[in-house]
Amino acid sequence: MEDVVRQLGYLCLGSRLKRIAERLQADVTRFGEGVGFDVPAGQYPVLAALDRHGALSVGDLVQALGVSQPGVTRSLTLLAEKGLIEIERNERDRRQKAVVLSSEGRNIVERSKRDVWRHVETAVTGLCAGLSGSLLDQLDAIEAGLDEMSLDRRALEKRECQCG
Amino acid sequence: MEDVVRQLGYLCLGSRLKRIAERLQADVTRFGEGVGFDVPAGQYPVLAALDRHGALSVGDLVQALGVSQPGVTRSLTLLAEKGLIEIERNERDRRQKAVVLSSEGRNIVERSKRDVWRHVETAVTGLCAGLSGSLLDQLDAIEAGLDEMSLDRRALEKRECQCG
DNA sequence: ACTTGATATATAACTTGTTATGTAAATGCA
DNA sequence: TGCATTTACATAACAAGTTATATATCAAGT
Repeated sequence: MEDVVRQLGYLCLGSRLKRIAERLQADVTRFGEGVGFDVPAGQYPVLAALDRHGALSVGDLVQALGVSQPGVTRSLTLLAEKGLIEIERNERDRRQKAVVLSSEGRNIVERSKRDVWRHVETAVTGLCAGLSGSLLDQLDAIEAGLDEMSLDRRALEKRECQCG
Repeated sequence: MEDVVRQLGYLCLGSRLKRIAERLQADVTRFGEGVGFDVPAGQYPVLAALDRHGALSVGDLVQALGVSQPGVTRSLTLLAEKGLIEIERNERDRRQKAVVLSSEGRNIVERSKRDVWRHVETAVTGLCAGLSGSLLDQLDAIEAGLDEMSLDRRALEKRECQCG
């Protein structure tokens, strides 16, 4: 059976992007788990934002991440349960929260940069390297590339090259 | 606050694609509602697949759509509740279902093609027209384009041009 | 100071994606 | 024929996004 979503092209661009996104996220999460991280890929941007900017309010994170406020709140609840962040009250404006990485969170971020993020970025960059043409052409190439080798395997191979 | 997901580039490609996808889907659904359809954008591929190929099994749809089998099953339940499809048993192989558009479903698809899909395709094609460069460049341009004018407004304008 | 309105976050309900697993039917081999 | 395996779909539980709305605090005007 042919790939109808692909055939429909721009009409189903949303569905197409969504399925590629899910696949990337799942692969990245799997790679992370393989090297001992249990933070899902979707949480990386939160940690990275806090790493870059220090204390941020929920509203700041909404802007930094481009997702809805309840989405951010849920991510924060999850990360706080894992002990990676601390959520305090902003005493200047007590409606706001001040979210910061915990000391464990900072450790995790440092390890992630070294053991996960760097390899993921290399693998994704590799996957997308040399792509050109229309958006749909590039999406075709990405899906074909992932069919050939999943992102987690790509990240693993790069890592081995580098360590070996 | 800057857009951290954008800044992180390929590292967060999954998150980036996901948020663009959600935005496109929401806009398309809103446009559809505006012209009297209450089928969410994510269901269009299912309807289009059945329109193109006639009776399909669940497994066929899994391949055609590129989503998981339980995802397909849930979509079908929803579309059957709305009366747009009929799900029968395949008598040759009674493990399989044979999914077809109902007569109402066929009507809806014909109306959708005329009143929704055509305009959505035009609007998305317009949004992506003239894009070039790396994937990240193109994604930047798409998000900038959507900031300027949402996809549902784009579709509406095109439609007005055409009818006016 | 009080009241009114705006802003920041939380919560509830829903959607739609996933994985893991259960069940019924078909297939294949002894 | 009968049993084991495989296949097709259903179901349950979870994840992460959404909108709509509730609550708490701040800001402003009288």
